[in-house]
Amino acid sequence: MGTVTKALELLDLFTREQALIGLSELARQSGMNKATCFRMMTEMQALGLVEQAGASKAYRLGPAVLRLAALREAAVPTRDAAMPVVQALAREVGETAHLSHIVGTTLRTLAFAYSAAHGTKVMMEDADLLPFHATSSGLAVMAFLSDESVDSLLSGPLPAFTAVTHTNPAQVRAQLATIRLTGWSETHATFEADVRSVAVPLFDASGGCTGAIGIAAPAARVTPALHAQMVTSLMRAGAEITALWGGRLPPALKDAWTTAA
Amino acid sequence: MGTVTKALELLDLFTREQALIGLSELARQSGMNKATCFRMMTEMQALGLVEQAGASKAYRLGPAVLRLAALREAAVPTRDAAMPVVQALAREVGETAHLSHIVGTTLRTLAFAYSAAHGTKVMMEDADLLPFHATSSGLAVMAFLSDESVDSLLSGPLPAFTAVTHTNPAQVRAQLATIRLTGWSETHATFEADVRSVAVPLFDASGGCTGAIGIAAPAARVTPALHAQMVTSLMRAGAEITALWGGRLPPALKDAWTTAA
DNA sequence: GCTATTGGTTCATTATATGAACCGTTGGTT
DNA sequence: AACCAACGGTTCATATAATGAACCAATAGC
Repeated sequence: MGTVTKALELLDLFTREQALIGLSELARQSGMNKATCFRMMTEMQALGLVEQAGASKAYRLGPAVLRLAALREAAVPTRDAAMPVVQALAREVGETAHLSHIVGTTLRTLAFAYSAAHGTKVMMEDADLLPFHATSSGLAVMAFLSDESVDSLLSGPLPAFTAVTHTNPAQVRAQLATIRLTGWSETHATFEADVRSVAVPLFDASGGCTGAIGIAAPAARVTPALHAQMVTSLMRAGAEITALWGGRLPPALKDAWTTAA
Repeated sequence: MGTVTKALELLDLFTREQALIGLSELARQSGMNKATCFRMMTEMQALGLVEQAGASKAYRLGPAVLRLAALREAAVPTRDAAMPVVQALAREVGETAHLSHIVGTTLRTLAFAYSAAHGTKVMMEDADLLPFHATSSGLAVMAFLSDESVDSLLSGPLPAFTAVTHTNPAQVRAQLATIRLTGWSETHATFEADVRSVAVPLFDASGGCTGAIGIAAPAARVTPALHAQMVTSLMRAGAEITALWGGRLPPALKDAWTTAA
């Protein structure tokens, strides 16, 4: 494996829950030698990619990543463009809205917005990495990827997050055809217990599906009426963001969404 | 030099004006071998740090940087926290406002906001890297760094951007004492012709000065009244952002700002 | 059809990354 | 106080990964 890859895998260990990581912990979690970690972190620190937080010697992400992200957003508006739509969606439906996009071969959280409508809501801080087979967003994206991509995504073992997670690739694949027809996906507690969520795919200027937007709600609160609203609101939001990203909906999907509305 | 550093230097070539860079160009500008560039870019592409834009084979920054920036902002709110203040400042003064922060040993643009008050305004898109010796923000920051830091920042050759840029370290250093007394810095066309700008330093939870906020206006428009308003508005904005960043103003600066107001 | 440039590839050479063992320090336990 | 374990950081012989000159195939300009 290349050295650069190893260094960036180190960066990938940082999450919202684990914003501060010490040297030994870094070595343990990455499986790399402590000395190796140290040299890499020192190097990345010199470049501002990571920094050592105040008194503690633990590392956290540094200011240099902000510059890179600002440049990316200037070149390809993704997050900033979609953010208002995500917020409006959460407000409109009264539940947690959630935007994700493909990074490499993973689906990652890009943004989320809470609603103030209820005291209880589905929290999203912890969901950095979204498993394709167990989330509505993952299913929505997979339904619009090539067969080969789906094959490779489902080739590894599919971990069970709850008792009802589909861990059989065939079970997962069976849902995709339906999603292609209806234009939206759905999961019942397959990732987190007591959570129902609905999602639709998003497309960018490349022509491919590169993300998804979804809504997650406590299962008990999802009445048929709310469910229907989630679907229609998502279709509108999905069309909006796809337009903002310079993408175009596949004709079949466009039909499904317009006839549903 | 470490391999990781080289790879990240490659990333540093991307700017707002140069968002798309081809392989050969990358090799030329970095001074590295084309094969080396190729391997590094391939590796970084696999991680989503860069991607190849659509039809062209040229590279641009990838979606992975957004994730890192989102995590950084979640851990240490910097840009998102300060952004509203920057926008309010631009609106209030009617000129371009500009936020910068230290990354490694450089001062980089973090955000900026334009005012709609005038047809002409100072554009900021191109100012990614701010020279310490030739910008008001750079001077403001240097005035509150340690002597050793200032020494190393002024040790290299100081390029002249206009006919009036101070290229003598002594000239530059002479201004710092005044800035420490008044609490704000000023430049007249030392970076861009016909531009006058004023800036104040910003402090974060580390206790040190880690950035600056400034206003840039066409020189012809800077009346004594506008100049006075720039200074007072900046002091307020500087205090606000420093508070948002969890920092505290040095007592001397706090005095200077409060007696001025 | 010539030339120059592009992105990408190869493989012997060499420089760089690696990791077991080692410090000195810190913080908790007995 | 004595002990122990874990911490961040350092060393140096070894081994692995990076390197770069030369080479493709493809494209664009003339």
